[in-house]
Amino acid sequence: MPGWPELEGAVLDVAPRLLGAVLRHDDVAVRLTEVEAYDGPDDPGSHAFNGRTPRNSVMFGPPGFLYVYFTYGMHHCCNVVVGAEGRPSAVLVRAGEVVDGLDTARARRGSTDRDLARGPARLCQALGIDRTHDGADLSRGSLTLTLPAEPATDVRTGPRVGLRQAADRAWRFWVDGEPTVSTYRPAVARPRRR
DNA sequence: ATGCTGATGGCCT
DNA sequence: GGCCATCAGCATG
Repeated sequence: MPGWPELEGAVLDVAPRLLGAVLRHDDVAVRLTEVEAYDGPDDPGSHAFNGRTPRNSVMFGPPGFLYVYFTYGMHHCCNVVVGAEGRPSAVLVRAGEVVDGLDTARARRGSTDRDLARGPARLCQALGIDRTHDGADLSRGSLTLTLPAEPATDVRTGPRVGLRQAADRAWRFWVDGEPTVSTYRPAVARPRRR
């Protein structure tokens, strides 16, 4: 397995071990403080729940690659593919602290430093990640993931954000006390616009 | 602090 | 046609 045996375990085991990892794209680097687990065929909240499609095909590949999707007509979110090849599990990268490339990140976002990567779409914007990075190999190239030497302490869990499906599963993981962790908002049905 | 709303387009049935 | 793994901006307490 090329390079990523540490990402091949069950998604619920691997997800909290991504806390404290550093995701880097060229000069900008983010230390992860909040993630969510998605477990393919058994998870109604997963993009892969209904099988393989052109959009989600990276999720079915080997671990250590990036799955990037576009949503709400204007936002990108990124996931680290984990688990064995063929099982579409992934960890949504929800928030972190910019630890390198502050000037670039500020120019891309134009927000306070605390909000540079606070939320999955903000994090992608700060890092300059979009669909062209779908399928990127995180073990080499301009987009890399570095796992922490020691697992994070003070890890908390709770329900995932923004989901209407399987909202009861406490599959969100964050580092307690981190100011970059996004505040929890339960998903609410909004009336359709005309 | 919490709450609502418009923006905006790909994706899937 | 309906649904989003969202965010910024503005409102109110």
